[in-house]
Amino acid sequence: MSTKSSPRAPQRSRTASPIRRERATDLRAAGSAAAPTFKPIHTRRTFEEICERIREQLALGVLKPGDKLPAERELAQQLGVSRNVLREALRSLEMAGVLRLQKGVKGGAFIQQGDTRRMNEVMRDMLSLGTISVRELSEARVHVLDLVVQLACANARRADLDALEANIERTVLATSEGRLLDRVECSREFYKLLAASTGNKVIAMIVDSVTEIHMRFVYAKVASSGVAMARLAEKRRQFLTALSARNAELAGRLLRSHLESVQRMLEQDPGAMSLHVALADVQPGMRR
Amino acid sequence: MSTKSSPRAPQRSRTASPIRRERATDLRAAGSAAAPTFKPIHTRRTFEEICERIREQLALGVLKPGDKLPAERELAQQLGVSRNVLREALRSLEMAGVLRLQKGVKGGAFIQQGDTRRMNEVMRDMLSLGTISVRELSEARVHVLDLVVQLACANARRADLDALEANIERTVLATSEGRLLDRVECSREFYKLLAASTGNKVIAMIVDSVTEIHMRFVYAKVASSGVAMARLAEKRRQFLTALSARNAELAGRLLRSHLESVQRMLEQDPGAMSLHVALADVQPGMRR
DNA sequence: ATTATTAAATGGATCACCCATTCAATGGAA
DNA sequence: TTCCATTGAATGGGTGATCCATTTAATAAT
Repeated sequence: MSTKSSPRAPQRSRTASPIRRERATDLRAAGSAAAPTFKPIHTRRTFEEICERIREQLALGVLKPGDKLPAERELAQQLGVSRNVLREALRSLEMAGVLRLQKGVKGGAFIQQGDTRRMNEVMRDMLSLGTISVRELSEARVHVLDLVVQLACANARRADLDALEANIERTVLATSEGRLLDRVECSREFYKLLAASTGNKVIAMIVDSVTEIHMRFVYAKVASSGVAMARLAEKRRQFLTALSARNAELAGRLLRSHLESVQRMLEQDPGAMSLHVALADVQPGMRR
Repeated sequence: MSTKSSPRAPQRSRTASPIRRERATDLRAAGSAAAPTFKPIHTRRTFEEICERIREQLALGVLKPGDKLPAERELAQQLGVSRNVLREALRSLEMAGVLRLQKGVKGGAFIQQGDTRRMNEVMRDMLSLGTISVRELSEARVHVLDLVVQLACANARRADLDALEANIERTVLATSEGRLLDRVECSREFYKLLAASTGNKVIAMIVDSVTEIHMRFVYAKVASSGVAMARLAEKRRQFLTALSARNAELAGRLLRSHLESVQRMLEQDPGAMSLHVALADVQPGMRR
């Protein structure tokens, strides 16, 4: 589309066809008279339209990570909408991890590499809203991790195992220096590395999202009570040995047993398991 | 600030403490001098602050589904921000499925029951942005469904099995009447019901998110080529029988084999597997 | 050549409006 | 009284003008 080439895909005249207030006298003329359902009115709003168009360009491959959208003022004019409503759309896309907005000359709206942490937020919101329960989350985590162990045994590469080994070293260090909260952070990383070693980013994303929440509970528990899982590094070593030996059955058994003991630790004091404690504030490294 | 109570948690004077432009002369005074990392500047913007505060109230349980936020004009004043920037925040939260905005007197921003379809959007975005691949998604789906079968065998209730049975009936009908695309829709529903029968909404959400994308490919394939999976209802029946008999091993085997044959069908014509075809437009029922 | 200054482009935010929708209150007709 | 049409206020949806803060490239001064 663009004329003028410049180092980083300046994405000029994207010739966005105007949106222009089709005042809601629409009703969307049912088309095929198959289903007598009249639910989805909700009067199409312009910012939704804008988001959708941009996502469409994304799906079509016209927009790719690294590309820059036209400046707000210009794009607003191209679309025939006010700058304010365009910004609402851009904001939403930014929150969705699709865009990154950067100030200054040479700034603009840049398409991002997908941010896998977004799924964590979904989980957190679902938990906050009571759509899912902590119990469901823990249960799902156990099952998914069981799957992860199998996949990791099948697919983990040397580099993955080395990273896990290095993580265990850090855990040992944190333990010996009594840095309990850092040790929790190590655990979080351990599961992240384990998930990554499946070689499947979808699985990894899923594991991360359920683990992130879980670790908040652990963090809160450790921070408030000062208790800590005994023989953690030792158990990790055993597990890694089984994993390295591609012994899925043993590795799975070890991990399950560990998860159960963590669960018991958490459930000792049900009060500390409250959502609020875990979700309310934001620990360093726990968030973008 | 008005008193006056009305039926549905009018959520008056929430006494939101003002935000009020702390002009970015912040630098966030490192606190513990542990990590010499200086990455996360990105100048805290007001809409982020607002989103965070509302999510905080949610996590704290102060705000619950069904509650209504103060009117835009009022809330903006309470927070000490302009109405526009407040709207940017509300928009983002609405896109995130946390809020629903409703016009008219007695309208407002209502906290929603969590919308599990949000995870679908995350998957779609990740795919659009090239963060995950179709291959990873398919692979993850196979593994997750394997897990689902086990859980469904263990936990499915009578009502779940009946719902699956009814779904198969619809499939039979659609098949006999040659409504191929409706049959795809039935498949989508089948997996949704199967996922629900695990009794775990987290698992269900995950399965839905990977299945939704997958079904777009199937839909596109069927729509373009007119081919259709042979003996579909029959295979479903066999599977359901195994499930009802709580025979996880058999059910798993049947499903795996079916998934493989679907995969073969899709891969016959690699061109049709392009992302664009599947993600670009929005089929009825596929989206909110 | 190096450094400080300036100017322009861009996102961030505000203000003052106006429109469209919704719903309770009002009031007139049956 | 009961019912239905009217009306008006509250609310979200949207616009346009205007200013601020940040960033970067071009320019000027050293």
